[in-house]
Amino acid sequence: MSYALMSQLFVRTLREDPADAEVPSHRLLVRAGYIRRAAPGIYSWLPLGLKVLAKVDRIVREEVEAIGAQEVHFPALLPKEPYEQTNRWTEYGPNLFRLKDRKGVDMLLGPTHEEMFTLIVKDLYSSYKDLPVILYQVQTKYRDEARPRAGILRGREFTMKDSYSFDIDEAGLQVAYDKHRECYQRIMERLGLEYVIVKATSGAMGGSRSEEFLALADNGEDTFVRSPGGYAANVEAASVAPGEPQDYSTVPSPTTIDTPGASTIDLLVTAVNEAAPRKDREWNGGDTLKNVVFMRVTPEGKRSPLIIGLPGDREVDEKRLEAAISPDEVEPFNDDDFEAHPMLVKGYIGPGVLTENLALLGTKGSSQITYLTDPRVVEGTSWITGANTADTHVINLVMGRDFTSDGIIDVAEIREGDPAPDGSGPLELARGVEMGHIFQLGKKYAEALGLQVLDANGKLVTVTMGSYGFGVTRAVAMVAESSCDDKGLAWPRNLAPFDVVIIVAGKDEQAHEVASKLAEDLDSAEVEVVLDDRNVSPGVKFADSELIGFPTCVVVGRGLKDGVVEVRDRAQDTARNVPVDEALAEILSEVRS
RNA sequence: CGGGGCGUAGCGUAGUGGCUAGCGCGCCUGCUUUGGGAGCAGGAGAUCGAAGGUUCGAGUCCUUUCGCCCCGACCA
Repeated sequence: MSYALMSQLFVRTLREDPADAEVPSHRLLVRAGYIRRAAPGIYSWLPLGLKVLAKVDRIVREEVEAIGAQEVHFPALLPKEPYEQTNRWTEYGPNLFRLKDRKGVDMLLGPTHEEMFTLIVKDLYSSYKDLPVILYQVQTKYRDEARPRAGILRGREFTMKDSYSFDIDEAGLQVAYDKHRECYQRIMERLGLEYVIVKATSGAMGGSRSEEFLALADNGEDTFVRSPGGYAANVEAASVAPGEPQDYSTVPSPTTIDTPGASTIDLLVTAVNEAAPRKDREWNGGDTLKNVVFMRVTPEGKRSPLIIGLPGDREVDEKRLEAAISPDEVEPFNDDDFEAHPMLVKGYIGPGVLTENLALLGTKGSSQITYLTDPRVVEGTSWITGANTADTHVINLVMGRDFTSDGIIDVAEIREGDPAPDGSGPLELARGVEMGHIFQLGKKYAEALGLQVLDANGKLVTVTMGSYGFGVTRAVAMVAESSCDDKGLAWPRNLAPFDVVIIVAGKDEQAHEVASKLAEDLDSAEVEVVLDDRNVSPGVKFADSELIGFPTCVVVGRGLKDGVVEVRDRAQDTARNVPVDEALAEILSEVRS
């Protein structure tokens, strides 16, 4: 006998929801005995959980191997030096788990392994003939998240499959990237997750093109936009359709107007409509140019003011801003900062060059202050904006004629219905959970770590890299989340810890015999089966089997006197009676369908 | 880091300064029971997160501190 017995399985289900779990996957995985919390954001895996994890892991490996990736394995505990060379020891900030060995040497727990992969290829390869190559590992990653949450969905320790491609040129990288893209599509399909591929930002990874695979989830932590015509991007990476250059030949010269106390856009619009009414229509918030000041901070701690000019009816989306300037960060511009920069008049900041002071802005390199504008602020557009003097604004200030900026920054909030940048229609906002992220890293890591090979002409060239991550433990949570119901988990058959549970209902010998025989036969047919032989009331067994989420449940009990057993389908919530002597064949066909 | 909430038995919880800290689940023993989280009887299990203080008396009030959860900030 090699099938599992419920009475022996190391599992304890909880009758009530754990008090510290909120999201369904967390609640149910704990309640059904798959995982236990060990520390915030850190979980222990129990037999049921490990079985599911192993199945996800296997799917991921199969698909990654199928594109020719070869498995390696790096330590989780790493030396600091490679990360210093790429500057990530600094850039990763407090999210990096750092520790010292007994000699006081700095070490870290790997948050991702670009450095190690780059170095091992450098270590062993030196010719273009060795490329391309794709390496991968399935590793435990550590990130000291500011706020771990949702159980296994966002932990501080988690399992990730990470692969890396090494190519001689851009074209090779594109091939490796496309392979991974397709590979991840297959993985998501095999996991049964609804997903969308969105344009993403590279964040701490660096590099150019990157896309995220988001599993759709209303409570997901990533917001993305998509259009009917197929544009899709994480809000952090989404761009807006830039404005068209305008003919400003009829726009009068800028004039200042008194706007005492117009400290908000609404008050300003009211004041301007009174002081300088338009003939054709009322002024509105979209006519104003709002200039928001931030203090930009580099990872090294260097601080400088950053002013962003955008239409007054929009807010700066700080998420998008941080993504745009990463690895730099922004802090609010506080009163002390204003005092230190007297040319910035709070509430009346503008880009104009009407006074000497204002020459500070929009003149590249002329000051410590950077002035960036929204893509809608294009050549020829005319604005109402601050005059850099208290209680004064200026109207008819034309971009390109009366002021310029140091560049474009696309960080205004995105609204439902905004046009997609590629003209593919109005944007819709939706949410998801990041399951995978593929990056075209380019030469960033290879350059920093000196990974070069000789090309056909005997010339040293820097290798072009890609990196591709997929969250294995997160996938377990996401599948649980997307398939569960109010009774508990309901795994798809290819991921369930066991295919079939056989419940012995009633205590008569015959039931136990029939059930054992069936378990044995299924086991011989290589079906993963667990026999619930516990000496508890049937209600407990039913409830547990539904909570744990076995796809098929066979009840052997009172039907026996009519020669039948009951076969239940967890996901469909259906049940039917099957004659005992046909049960095996019946279940086999179901399991294998 | 900001806001909110919570720490009482393995889990879920009650306890409004006063007597031996109560209940449900789970656990142990015995008997009964077995198609939707069984019944009866008996039992084990808590220094009430920690430290200090007020008081004749503190789970309860005060101070400090530690921890956890949620929202936000943050985050391949």
